[in-house]
This record gives sequence, C-alpha cells and structure tokens, in this order.
Amino acid sequence: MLLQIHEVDQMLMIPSFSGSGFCRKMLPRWTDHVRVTSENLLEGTHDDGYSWRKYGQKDILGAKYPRSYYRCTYRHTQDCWATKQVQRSDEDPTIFEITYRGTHTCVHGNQPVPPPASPEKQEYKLTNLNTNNNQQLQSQDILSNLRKGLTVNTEMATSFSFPSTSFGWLKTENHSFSPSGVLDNNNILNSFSSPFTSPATPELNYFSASQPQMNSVGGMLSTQNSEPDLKELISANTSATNSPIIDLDFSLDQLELDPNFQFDAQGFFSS
DNA sequence: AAAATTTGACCTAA
DNA sequence: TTAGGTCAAATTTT
Repeated sequence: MLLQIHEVDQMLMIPSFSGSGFCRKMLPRWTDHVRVTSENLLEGTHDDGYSWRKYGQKDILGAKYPRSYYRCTYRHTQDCWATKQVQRSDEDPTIFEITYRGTHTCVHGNQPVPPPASPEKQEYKLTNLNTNNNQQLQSQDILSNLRKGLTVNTEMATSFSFPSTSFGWLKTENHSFSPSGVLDNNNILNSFSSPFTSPATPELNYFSASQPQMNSVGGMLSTQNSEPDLKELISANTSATNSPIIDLDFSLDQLELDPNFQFDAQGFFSS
C-alpha cells in the first residue's frame, strides 16, 4: 500500500556548467511513505539516518497538515544538497509522506556508530530526532524517552530492474530515470564524482547508488541572493571514489549486503 | 557560546 | 495572483 513515486524533475538544464547554471530541478526526487506505529503517533518524524535541518514549514492548500522542509545539516560544510519534505497524510495520520530530493554527498551523515546489523526485520525501531509538525508535542525529553517504533516501509525505485523478489520488505519497482537526462547531467556535472554516501547508512542510502550522483557542482549554485556560503564550496569533495555509475554491479552487491545493512536503530539512538 | 527551530517575508513557477 | 518553496531574523534549545 505504501507506494512511492519516483521521478526526476524535468531536466531543463543546459550543458553550460558555467557557474550559475545549477538547476535544482534536475535533482532526483522520490517519495517515501513512512508509517508511524501506534506508540509514536505523537511526534511524527522518523530518523532516516541523516541529519536534517528544518528550514521551513508551509500550510498546503487542501492538506490538513502543514508540510515541513528539511535540508541536510551539512549543506554548507560538505556541500550536501539533499533535501526532504515531510507531509503528514490527510486521511491516515500515521503515514508520513517524505519526499526526498537529491542524494546525500555528505559523509558522516549521522551515524555515530557503524551498523550493528540486526537483520530479519522489516521494521526498524527508531527514535526521532527531528521536530514534528505539531508544536503541541514538543517535549522532546519525553519523546526521546519513549522509544518509538516505526514501521518503515521503504520502497525505492531504481533505474534498474531488481529482481523484485529478494527484498521482501522492500519492494522495488522499476521506474526509471530518464537515462539520458540523468546521465547527461552526470557527465556534465560530475567530472568529479562524489565520495560515495556514507558506508553505513540506513535505508535509502544503500540505494542511492541508483540515484544519479549529482553533487552540486563544486561551487556555483547561487540561487537568488548572495549567499555567504561560497566559502564552503571550495571544500567540496573532489575525491573520485566510486564512479557515478556503478549501478549494475551494485544491484547484486546490495542484495548480498542487504542483511548487514539493516541496523539496529535503537543502538544508535539510545543516546 | 553555538546550533537548531520557528515563522513571516520573500521569491518564483504556474 | 496564488501556492509552494526558501530565506533569514528572532527565538528556542543544547
């Protein structure tokens, strides 16, 4: 029932990577539906292993719950332009629709510890870190104490067809990125590939390989205003670890890694 | 003190 | 113009 859309916004990008040409529109985007289990209805976000910084909230027309906007905490320090927005489902408040945009290029992400690997489950128990939409329950102390169990159903679409079976809890479908567009971008933007996402990242990440790796071009993503951010751009990564396009092999590898990949969130978050 | 969130203003695509 | 997305100052949290 949890489905996820997955699409790449229109690619209106021009080859000219001349400084200002960065267009976020071409960032990969996919939606993820996260169900919150009974105990943790109170708050409403689940930690996906990255650290996010909220930067806005908006009431959405027709939606009863506001939508909140997050960006990677390390946007400035590591030039990581991943963002996500969280929207609580209208009818089923236990579902949170999380739309991710862009892939993480930050390294330390958020994992204080390597993944303990506790396979066998399709449910992670997570605590929350982020804020919730309702300011009513901001008592984070309380929240942190109640360890919430989240049922996370993550369904990722990849540009490659996976043998749908194997993932059990992880249904994969094959939507596809418009190969051309994405690849083009990679070519254009990634003369320098990104250091891969953190080795031990939960759910989404291990799939991120399938996401077009497009880091912001080291430096020129000015938007509207003069951002004092330019400083960090320099420190952007240029290490060429994995090639941006490794997907095919990766799919198999991931299958094998799969068991390990699962981490026991509790371990992590038990302060 | 620094870092994260809140929230209205601001920007822009439709 | 509107609705959605982002910025940034003020505020709160750590």
